[in-house]
Amino acid sequence: MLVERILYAAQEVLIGHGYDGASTNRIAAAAGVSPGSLYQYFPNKDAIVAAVIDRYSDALAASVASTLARSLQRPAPEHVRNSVAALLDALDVHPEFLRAVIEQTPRLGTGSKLAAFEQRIGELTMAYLVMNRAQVRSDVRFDTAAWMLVRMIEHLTVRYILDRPDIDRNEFLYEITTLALNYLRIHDDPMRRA
Amino acid sequence: MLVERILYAAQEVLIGHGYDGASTNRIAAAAGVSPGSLYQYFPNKDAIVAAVIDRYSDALAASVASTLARSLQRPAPEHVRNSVAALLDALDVHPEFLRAVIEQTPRLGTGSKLAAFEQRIGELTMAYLVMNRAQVRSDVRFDTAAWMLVRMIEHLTVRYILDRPDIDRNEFLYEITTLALNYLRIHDDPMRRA
Amino acid sequence: MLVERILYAAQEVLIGHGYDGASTNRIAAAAGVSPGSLYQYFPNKDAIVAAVIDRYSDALAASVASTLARSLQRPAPEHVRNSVAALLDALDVHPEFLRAVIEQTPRLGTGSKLAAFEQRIGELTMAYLVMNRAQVRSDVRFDTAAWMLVRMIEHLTVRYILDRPDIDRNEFLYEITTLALNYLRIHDDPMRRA
Amino acid sequence: MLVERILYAAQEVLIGHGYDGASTNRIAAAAGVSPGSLYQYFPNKDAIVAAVIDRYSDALAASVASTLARSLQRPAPEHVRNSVAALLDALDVHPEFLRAVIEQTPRLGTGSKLAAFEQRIGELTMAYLVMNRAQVRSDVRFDTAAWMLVRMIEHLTVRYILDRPDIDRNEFLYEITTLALNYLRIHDDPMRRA
DNA sequence: CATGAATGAGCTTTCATTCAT
DNA sequence: CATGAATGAAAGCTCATTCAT
Repeated sequence: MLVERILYAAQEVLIGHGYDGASTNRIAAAAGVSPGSLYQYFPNKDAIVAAVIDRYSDALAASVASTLARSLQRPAPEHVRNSVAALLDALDVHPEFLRAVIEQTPRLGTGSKLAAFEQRIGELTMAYLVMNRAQVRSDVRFDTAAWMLVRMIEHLTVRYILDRPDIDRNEFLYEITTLALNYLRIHDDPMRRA
Repeated sequence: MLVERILYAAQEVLIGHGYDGASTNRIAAAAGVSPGSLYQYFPNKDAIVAAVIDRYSDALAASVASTLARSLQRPAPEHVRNSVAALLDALDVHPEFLRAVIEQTPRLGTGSKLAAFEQRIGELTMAYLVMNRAQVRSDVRFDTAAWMLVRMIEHLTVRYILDRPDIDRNEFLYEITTLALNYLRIHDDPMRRA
Repeated sequence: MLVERILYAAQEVLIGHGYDGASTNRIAAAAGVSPGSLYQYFPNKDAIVAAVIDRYSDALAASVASTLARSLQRPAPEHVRNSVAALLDALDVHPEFLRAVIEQTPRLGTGSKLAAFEQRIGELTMAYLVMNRAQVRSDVRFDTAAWMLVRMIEHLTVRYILDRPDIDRNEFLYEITTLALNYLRIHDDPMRRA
Repeated sequence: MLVERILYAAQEVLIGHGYDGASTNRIAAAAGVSPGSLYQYFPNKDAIVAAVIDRYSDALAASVASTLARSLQRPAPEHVRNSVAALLDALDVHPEFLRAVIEQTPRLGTGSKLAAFEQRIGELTMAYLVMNRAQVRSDVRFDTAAWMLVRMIEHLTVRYILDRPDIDRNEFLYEITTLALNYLRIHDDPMRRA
């Protein structure tokens, strides 16, 4: 489909030339389409970029959500570790695109699917905390904890991919799991490093 | 001084119009200065923006560094809380500018003072961990812990200011302190909420 | 066609304002076209000017070459006179543009068609000398003679048009023919003035 | 003197950066003078360039005129050869400046000393022809001949220096002398090449 | 006289967007 | 629907010139 070709081309151009280098002419050329055709499907340039990011968010969401659902019944340490690992792997599929989005692209509007995804994961986390409230220290509000955890995990994972610090994958997963679990004191036995 | 007027104007324009809307003509007009005058003091547009951010970084650094140094000898919970509070207050002086920098400004090289500031705080954190190694769990590398803590605290603080979640200041400080201390298990008695 | 309109406008602007006054905006306005349209057909301003000059060179070349070929078999005096006359008439079609090119336009690379035209005429002249070597004094190198003749004729013709000295056309043609023929001592009977 | 420093600097800048690269700021900097000071001595940029060229013309004129005067009494072939040689040497003192003037600098005004020099040489040539009218073919007007000769010699000499054709100096001098003398048929025995 | 910070018109070029075909 | 030539506002930047000191 034409929309698909445009979105793919836009993604490639964003990766290769950054937000500022992603002119509509360049995107159209990369898609093998005339500039005018872009406007059959999108009202303006930013809508194209937003759509690319939305599409990426959907892929992320799908990828992470399934793992997350599957490991919900596992012990907390395993669950957290699995979830972060899923996120890490999903983000690492297109690290260059991730970089283009995070480092080059200004935040476009607030209604993005990325924000919605963050919101949804926040709600799931809160539900999870409520369900396991017995093991969570009692002096924390669940929505507060969920807000902190979601932003913390998301950001550290993104930075881990983009900055490639001298920390290996298992160590990183162990540490972030520890960070999350100790925060709520569900921490008597976080998973050992492999 | 003219440089000062230019930087101030650039900051205002950055806040009001974002990076892309911050044209040199607009900055010059806002500064009540001719476009040509910008180039007496800066080689190009990006240098102006970089200078604005550097100036902001310097203010941040000065503000945070003094508090941080002063509370180094306090008990860990108090020290962490004080440091985060200092950061929070410093960032909250110009929240709109913070938003402009975070959401609109493409990363301007890695040589910015902001990156240097992050680096410096990371090193101080590591030194602090080494000094207090007796109270830190032994299975964590100090550089890894410092990397995680710095990014975590920085990002959560920024997001707290930008997203204004339904968490009050004291609660936020308590939670982030808990997050940091429990991570390393120096957590027997985090400060109580006021 | 649009290219034609642009080239014509550029030529007019070049005549009226010189190279430095020939701004892209001025050319666009003169062509009744938007500035952006220039860049659909030319990569930059110099390419436009070069194209105008190339177009002029082509016209010159075509005009002179045909006469030159047609009179190759005529006696030397007639041949030289015809050739110079052809050049003179060709250059005199747009004397104002000739002035703009000669007096205002910095040399645009050596790859211009004008240089190529000079080169080509030089080669033809040398061939002509070789063919008629019997009537040429033997102590001159043909390439040297060709170099001297071509520059001399070209320059005097151009100056004749631009400076409008008090010499009438026939006199000028007679003198330049004499100059060329006597130089090689094929001079027993240069044409008489009309 | 300051004017001298400015003119020297302007000449250097003209050589090194061409007409377009010769900004007033650059000239002022090269002269170790403030931009404003230029306007104490010159009404505008082009006046500076014109003055540089005038100064160069004066040097040329002085250099050539003395030789020319000194060899007036010599036999025609020697006189012509000496004069052209003097011009050639004078022009070859600063070939790079000559190139800058000829190839980069638009013609500025008509009242230049260069034009005056050309005029003066023309008059001298005419006087010389009148004096030696016995040896000049009778069907040529002296002013016409002078006009042709002056432009021809000037241009060929300049081009010889700028284009460096594969003709050695003596050969060139011999040929140009021949060209000049044969033109008027004072040519029975032009100087032999060395 | 000399300075040099300041000027501001104007330069070349880009690019998101439109619309007649 | 698709095209792509055309648009034109606006971008970053330069530089000859001025004038208060």
